[in-house]
Amino acid sequence: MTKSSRSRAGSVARRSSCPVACSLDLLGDRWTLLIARDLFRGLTRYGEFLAGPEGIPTNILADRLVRLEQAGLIKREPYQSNPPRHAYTLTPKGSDLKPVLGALAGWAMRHMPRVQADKELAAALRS
Amino acid sequence: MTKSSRSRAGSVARRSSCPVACSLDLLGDRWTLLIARDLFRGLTRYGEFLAGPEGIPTNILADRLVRLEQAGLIKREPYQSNPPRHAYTLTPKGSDLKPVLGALAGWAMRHMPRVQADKELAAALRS
DNA sequence: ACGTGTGACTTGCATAAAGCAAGTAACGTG
DNA sequence: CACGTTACTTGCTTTATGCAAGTCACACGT
Repeated sequence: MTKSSRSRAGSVARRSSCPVACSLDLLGDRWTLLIARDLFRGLTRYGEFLAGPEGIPTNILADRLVRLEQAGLIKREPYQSNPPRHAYTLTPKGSDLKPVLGALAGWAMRHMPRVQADKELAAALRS
Repeated sequence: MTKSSRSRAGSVARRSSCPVACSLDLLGDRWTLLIARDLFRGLTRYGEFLAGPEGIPTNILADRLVRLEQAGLIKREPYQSNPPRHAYTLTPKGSDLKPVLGALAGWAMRHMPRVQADKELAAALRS
């Protein structure tokens, strides 16, 4: 992230033309889909994401927000100018990740021990 | 991976009790779900995974196969004893990832340019 | 019996990403 | 005008990724 970094409708290196591989090129890491989850729950501000129970490191959050914006999954809009503050929200492309999050959550509920069902989240992912 | 490593019904560190976070603790990286994809397509042997178009490094493949087995998503069974060779197949827990792969593939088809629809894979994920 | 080949890994090392702590900038509030 | 808040950056250490090469067990041809 040398200079502006908040530019370029970005596509990073793509490993193959397989749809699963392409999705994972963008979403396949420990944090990206967790930020998406928070957006589905209605969070919009940097500090809100940072405060989540998983404790995402601040530099990684900043990096992922830039990437997600470059990829067109979220948009960043000022909600006040003074001091300048921005709200992050899902674009249609980002909102369409709902089935992915829903499937991941459903799988964990069925197969992983000691996961906590979150009614609010479940509702947001069902909608 | 110091000694045996193919033991322990493993659970690694869990960041929170959120179902999405728990899934991503296990599946949230660039390769794990790609191996799952290959398994859904019917591949079973080490060399077959290695030969995929994405070119997974051999040490990472070995590591992920151990993790997936420890997590109970796949099982490793000898299909001949001489030389000893093993086949990797999905357990029910692993097969239940189908909606996750399906959602990822569907999202990429709808939103990413130049992805190649794979009829064989689509059929396996629909089934 | 002996060299060649193949499948399934392991090991060593370089590079890249993740994670932590601390720092900065712009403002609002007492 | 010192102090707290929000939203980030920067620097540095640790962990993970990726590449190349090596190993091991056996099958096969000669």
